[in-house]
Amino acid sequence: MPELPDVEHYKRYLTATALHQPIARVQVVAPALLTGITPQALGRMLKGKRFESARRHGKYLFIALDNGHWLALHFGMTGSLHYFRQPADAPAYSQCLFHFDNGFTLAYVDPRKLGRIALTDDPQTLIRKHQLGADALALSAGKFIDLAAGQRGQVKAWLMQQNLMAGIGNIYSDEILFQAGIHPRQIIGKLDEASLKRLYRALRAVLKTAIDAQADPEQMPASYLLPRRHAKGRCPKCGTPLERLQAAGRTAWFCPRHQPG
DNA sequence: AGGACGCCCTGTTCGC
DNA sequence: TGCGAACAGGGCGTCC
Repeated sequence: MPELPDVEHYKRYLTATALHQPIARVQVVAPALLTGITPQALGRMLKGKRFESARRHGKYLFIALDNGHWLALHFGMTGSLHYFRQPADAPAYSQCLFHFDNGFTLAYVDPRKLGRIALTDDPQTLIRKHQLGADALALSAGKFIDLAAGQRGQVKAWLMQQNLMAGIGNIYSDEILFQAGIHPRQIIGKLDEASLKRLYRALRAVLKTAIDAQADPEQMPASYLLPRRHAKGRCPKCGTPLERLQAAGRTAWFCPRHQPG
């Protein structure tokens, strides 16, 4: 479930569990997830080191090692982290396991194997390499308005462009547009200033609210679209059946009454 | 520039 | 009920 709020949750989870303990061994189950490094080299690099802190940029999680290097995790569509002690508690689809001297293990779990694990000497290096824009929650209102100027694409696709602002994916772009009352196919450059400001406020409110809810749909406010994104879903504000369309290669769910096209 | 598509993977849901 | 098809919260490359 890895958009910005999910990855922020993983960051906090990791920070609360897996820091400052020497790594005894790294077990790579799916080598294809590693980019730019072999399982052997990763093991050599991490053995005896500790995770010292974590930082998030968009959908990327960066974990600082006590040797100056950083582990970079991207979670694809189905990635997550789990910390456990008993081997029997190892989650299914654990693709990379970090075993600590204290007997605990941090598992990088990813059934579909679309995530990626890399090592970098600096998060900025990787951010540049992937041409990521500012983290969506670090973007000022002014910069947001500037990014919109002259853009002729659809607003949903625009929100999801990681090189403009990093962290928003299919689910949260739907939620932001719903809360702002904007149709996903609206042309971004044609939105008036009031709409753009509403969109910006919705972006911040939705992402922060989702983080507070630990990115768990069950804990989101009743006014949220998120848990209703399915064929029988209805608008939480007016009960109108939700509609779907394709945008940016993904399925957008929206309320035709609150988000008129 | 922007959009559509295919591909990488595999588990789940849908529709006949 | 059973089965294959379509779909799923991402990102990248290609083509038009």
